[in-house]
Amino acid sequence: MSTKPRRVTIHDVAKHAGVSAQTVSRVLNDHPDVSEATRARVQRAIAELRYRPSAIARSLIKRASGMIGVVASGFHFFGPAQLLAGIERQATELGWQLMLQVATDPSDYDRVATTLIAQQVEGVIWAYPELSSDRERAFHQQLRPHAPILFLSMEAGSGEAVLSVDNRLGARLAVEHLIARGRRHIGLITGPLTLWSAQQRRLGWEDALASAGLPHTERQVVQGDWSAESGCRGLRALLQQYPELDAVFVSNDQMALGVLYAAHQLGLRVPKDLSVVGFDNMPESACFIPALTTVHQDLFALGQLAVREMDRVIRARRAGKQAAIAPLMLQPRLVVRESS
Amino acid sequence: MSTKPRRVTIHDVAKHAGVSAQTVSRVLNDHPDVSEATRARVQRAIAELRYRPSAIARSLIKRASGMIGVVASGFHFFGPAQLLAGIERQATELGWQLMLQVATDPSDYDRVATTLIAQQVEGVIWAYPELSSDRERAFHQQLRPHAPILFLSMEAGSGEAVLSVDNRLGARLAVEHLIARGRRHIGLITGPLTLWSAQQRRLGWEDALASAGLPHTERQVVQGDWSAESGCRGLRALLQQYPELDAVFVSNDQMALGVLYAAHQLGLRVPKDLSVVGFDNMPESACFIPALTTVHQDLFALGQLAVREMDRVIRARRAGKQAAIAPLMLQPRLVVRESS
DNA sequence: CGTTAAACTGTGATCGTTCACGGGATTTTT
DNA sequence: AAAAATCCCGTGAACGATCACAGTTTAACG
Repeated sequence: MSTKPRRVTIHDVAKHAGVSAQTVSRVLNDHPDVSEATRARVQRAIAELRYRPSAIARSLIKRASGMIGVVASGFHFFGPAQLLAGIERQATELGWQLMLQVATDPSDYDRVATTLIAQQVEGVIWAYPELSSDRERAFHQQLRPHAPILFLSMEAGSGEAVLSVDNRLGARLAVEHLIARGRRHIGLITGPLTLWSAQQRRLGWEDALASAGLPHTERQVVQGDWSAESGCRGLRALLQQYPELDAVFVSNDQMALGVLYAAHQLGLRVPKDLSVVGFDNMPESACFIPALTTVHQDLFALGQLAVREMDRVIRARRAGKQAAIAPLMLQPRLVVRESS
Repeated sequence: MSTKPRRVTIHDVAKHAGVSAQTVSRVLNDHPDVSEATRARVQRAIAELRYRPSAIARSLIKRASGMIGVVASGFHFFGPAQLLAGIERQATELGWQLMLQVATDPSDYDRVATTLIAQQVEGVIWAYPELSSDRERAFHQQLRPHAPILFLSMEAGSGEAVLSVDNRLGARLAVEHLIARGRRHIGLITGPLTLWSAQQRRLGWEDALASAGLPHTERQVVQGDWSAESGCRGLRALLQQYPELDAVFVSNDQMALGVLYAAHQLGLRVPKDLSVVGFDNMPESACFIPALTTVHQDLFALGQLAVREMDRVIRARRAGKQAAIAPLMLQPRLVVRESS
């Protein structure tokens, strides 16, 4: 096979068009001070040589990489996948490249931070939904001098920019709905309680029970891991420790699927014997048996919003100004279907 | 707030350690010709200044970005998400950065190719599962001189490196299973037939029917779009145009969920009145009602394999050698559950 | 017609790192 | 003991683009 060809550079284009590299650069960047004739000649040269400017060389001199770092956890769950999709879409539209870093454990933070700094990202969207601990903050401090950080779905720390969905409100809507349907023994299957979003959903459940004057005990709560299978186990455990159960709020749709399955196996009829409400509103939820009542949260929009905010902050920063991100909570809404 | 601080460079470290930049570079890259004492001094300086070498400057001089481009389509479906997860994992392990490009339409190819070339990726994993047409090949040709390309789950073109799962075999296994269960009127709900994987699954269905001596007609086939909702519509359409239906092979699990839902609504009992087999084996499938018989394909492993192969090819290329990727098909396997 | 401004284009330095090369100090070889 | 080899470290150029500045040509004005 042929050997690796030398890259076409701006100088090749310049020579081919009979101008200087600077002029080619001006054409590339739409600077005004180029005559129409020259511009056309340069553009023809670019096309003929199939020249593509090196983003790397450009980043080096401009001290701006055009990249946004995204720190996320596994996208085998609906939420993170949706969020990432929104981020990706908006980033592409605004011309940003994403440097995706998957963290599966806080021990990854060091590697992630090192990589993001080395790649000189201009901003970081931190979508890894860990509880904010001192340990993590230390890493964030490492990152902060290099790039603004935007947190998604986390606890709002002091002076940190956080965007999220109002998980607590969503959960409350769900549980209030169950109460309105006459249920009084409402169980809860949570996500991993190390996560802020899972904690918030639990608080929402408590809020609703409290404002209806219903007491709650630990017997009503089981912790899952977001997976369908854990929802399945969760319902069995719940029935054992809290037999009077007549409804469950499940902290995500995937676990709710497991709950429906377990209920079916145990001969419980949903919603007659047991009402079920989920959280996420993934497209599949409408096809669960029975179709799932759930809380809709627009994580795609949240991802888009995050990138738009980041874009704003970075532009300000490039211009030497300082821009703050206004913390924001998106409102979820209840989607009522057959399971309640 | 404070102004943006100047980046710590290799020269700062050199000055701080009382050596030249070249020596610092040698320490960074584990070159032998540095005395232990100097090495230690440099490392201390690095730590004290929290110095992180600029990946950008390094890429420029080395003419190697350490990045692999990944072209994929939306990860709201299980397959692509799984694939991406595998790619990501292996890339992190081998120290590659990913430049993720999401294509939603062939019209995106130009932007994607331009970006990947500009970022100087050293290899491209093309996981966007479009049918290979001449139009696309042209874009691949554009990319090829810059970086080796590895295709996933596509038609093997002339001399192109393709890794995939044997979709056709998987589908055949599924349908043979239905035949072995005594079904004779086996419908098919396909994915978008512009996609190679969907075509292959259709061929597998035909294979199995043919080798069992069963004829098939167009009435037995409906096209979906991978979504649960389309599976739902699909079953209704199928029953209308082919009332003798006693089993369906559905080309992915998400559509199979829709099929189960529609069957339930129509009062069909699965598997008594209608057997259903899916494709993917997503974790949730075990919790469908009834639990879904499906074809397991290890896309995570495929993604990992793709990166390992790419790593091998790039290393060879850097060393001036030429390495080919051996085309490979992973074997799927049938997972029998309650729906058949 | 000379002066000034505007329009256009080129030169050299620069971003942060590594490569190619060279040279001095120390050790080993004959 | 001189020559050769080894070890250790530094200098200047290079990667491919842009920035700051300066120069040349053309148009506009009094």
